[in-house]
Amino acid sequence: MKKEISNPTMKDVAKEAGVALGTVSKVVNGLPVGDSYRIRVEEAIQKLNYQVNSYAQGLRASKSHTAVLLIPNTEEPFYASLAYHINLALLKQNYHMLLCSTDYDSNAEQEYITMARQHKVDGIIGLTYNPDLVIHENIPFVSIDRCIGSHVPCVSCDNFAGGQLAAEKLADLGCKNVAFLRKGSSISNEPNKRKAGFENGCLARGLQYETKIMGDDEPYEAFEQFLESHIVDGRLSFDGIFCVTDGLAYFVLKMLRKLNQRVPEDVQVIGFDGIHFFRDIDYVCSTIVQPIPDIAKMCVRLLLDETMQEKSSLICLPVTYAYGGTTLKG
Amino acid sequence: MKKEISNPTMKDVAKEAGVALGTVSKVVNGLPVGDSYRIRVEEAIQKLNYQVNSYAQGLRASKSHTAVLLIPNTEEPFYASLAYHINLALLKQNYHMLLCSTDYDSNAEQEYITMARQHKVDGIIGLTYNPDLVIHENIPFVSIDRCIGSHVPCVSCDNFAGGQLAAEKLADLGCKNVAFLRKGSSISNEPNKRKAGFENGCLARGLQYETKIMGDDEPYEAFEQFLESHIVDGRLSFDGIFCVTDGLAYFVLKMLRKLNQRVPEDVQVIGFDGIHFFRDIDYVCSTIVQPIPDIAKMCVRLLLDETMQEKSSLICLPVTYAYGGTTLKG
DNA sequence: TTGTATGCGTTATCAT
DNA sequence: ATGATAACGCATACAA
Repeated sequence: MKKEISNPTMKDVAKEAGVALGTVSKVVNGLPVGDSYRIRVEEAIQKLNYQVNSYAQGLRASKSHTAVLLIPNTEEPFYASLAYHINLALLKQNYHMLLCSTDYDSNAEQEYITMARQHKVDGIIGLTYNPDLVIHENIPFVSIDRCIGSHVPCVSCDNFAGGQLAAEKLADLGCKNVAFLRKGSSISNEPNKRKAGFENGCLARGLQYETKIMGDDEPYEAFEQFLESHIVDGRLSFDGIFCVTDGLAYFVLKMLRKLNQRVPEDVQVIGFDGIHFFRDIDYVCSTIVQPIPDIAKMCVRLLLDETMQEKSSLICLPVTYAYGGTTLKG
Repeated sequence: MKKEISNPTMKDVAKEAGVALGTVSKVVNGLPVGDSYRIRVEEAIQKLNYQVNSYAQGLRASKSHTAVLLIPNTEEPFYASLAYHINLALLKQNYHMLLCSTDYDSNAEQEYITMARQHKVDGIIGLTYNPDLVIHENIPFVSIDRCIGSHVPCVSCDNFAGGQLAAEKLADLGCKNVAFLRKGSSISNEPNKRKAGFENGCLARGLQYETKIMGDDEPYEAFEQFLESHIVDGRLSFDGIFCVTDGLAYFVLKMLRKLNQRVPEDVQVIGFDGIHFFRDIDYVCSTIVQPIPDIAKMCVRLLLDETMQEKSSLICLPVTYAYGGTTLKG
């Protein structure tokens, strides 16, 4: 009666094959076994449709071949792409990935870390916002876009260089008076360096610039008022805008259209992230491209490769500029 | 030496609290225990920072509180949103979600099912394409957008009604001669009903229509040739286009722009899915909206609620029309 | 080389 | 109400 519902175990296989339990285990794990035995065991496995129980394996090995990904959601394109590439990189190493959408909730972030410990996962990759996040020392953690502590490696793109690059591009393309737009996250994280890099680049190239930083809770529409207030005689006083993300650039482009400003003739726009919808080869806008597949691979490597554990605590991967129709063609 | 690295176990807690193992277990699981014992155990748990080992739990209960999501990727917006909402729905039920990006690969889809069995997951939610997918009877499976067999419940939006709705909308908005565009997936799945629904709607409303179905491997650009060939004296012979997905609509809109056709004045476009980028409230285009959160919830409910197991094998959730700037305002 | 016995951490049964 | 013990399925050290 019982066996009807429960799956076959190694014991069942052993009985079926007429060998001992240990022999089956060896066959399953590819350890040397006499050929005649191996064949009988393999036949029994086929016949019973046996599958190892990874919970028993995990219990014994106290290793689960599983990692947790902490990420706000998979709806915003940058997160979605990151989740995809991390998932692939982990699967390639035969690791499974537990997805935990945190929705920017600090409590959720902390709870999922507790959950991860209970699940005895081998590591956590987290793009988190909780400023007080407690990370247990005995579970490997790789942070994305935010430095958490010296014992937690952080991976991000080179945000500062990205900001510089945006300024240089705008300068190269003839801009004289530019703006930096960003929605402010109160927490200190790596993407914040985009502003500093941009300012640095503007200064180096003698570009006039103005920055506008909105609060987290202010609506995107507030940017519209800002832009509107800089229109004199129907003409925007900026000839270039650097938006902290492609998402913001998407909004800004819509607003500029509404304000009858031509892009890129009147004003050029550069975003950040390198988003393209529907896996299109076209970008949403001209943009500073994050190397998302490389970031993903680096996170996984850092997490799983013991020898990398002691390495530098912040790894910045190079960014590139991509033309996306909202700047003049170089 | 050993205890330095391994986490504390119930035994350690019992020793620390000076009680028996079983007592600790009861406290952890909220079973009745004498108050004085409970307090001592709770203190010990705090002190040792004890966490239950879910692998041992899983081994004993042969239940993992984990489900697998099989999905092509999390980069395409529809999949991304589905993954997010399913993740939330599962987490709300205290279930964990193993994400498996299949990349449309039939072998991968099958392998992940095997993996799922080894992991003794409690169920699988799958949006799959493998026509020969073998689904083991003894693991609950819920399919999205494709009917696999009578023992596998399928959840999708009402694709046929969506097609009808698109035709009706175009008719209401004054179209006389419309087109249906789709990239053909060779497999038979629910979204294919959009075409039939659309044709049905066109016939009911006396709308002239033409359909163009590209092969899976043909490039999107082939649509451009199709459209171009229907331009006479600079004017497109269609005044309405129904695209099988918002992704296709996105491309078509770009092409129409290139062909100097004004949207929605010259030609109106309706897509399908209800995608909005960057969690924007704006849609990519006027579209038939799939109730993604409801689909997600229904999948989870079907998977976890035993009483629903025997229910109907195809559940169609209602769609709605949303204005997205590519049709005339009703 | 093959077989046996033990323990991983938890829960549930059964005496106490 | 509490405490000892067996069992879940697997891997391995050790004995044959």
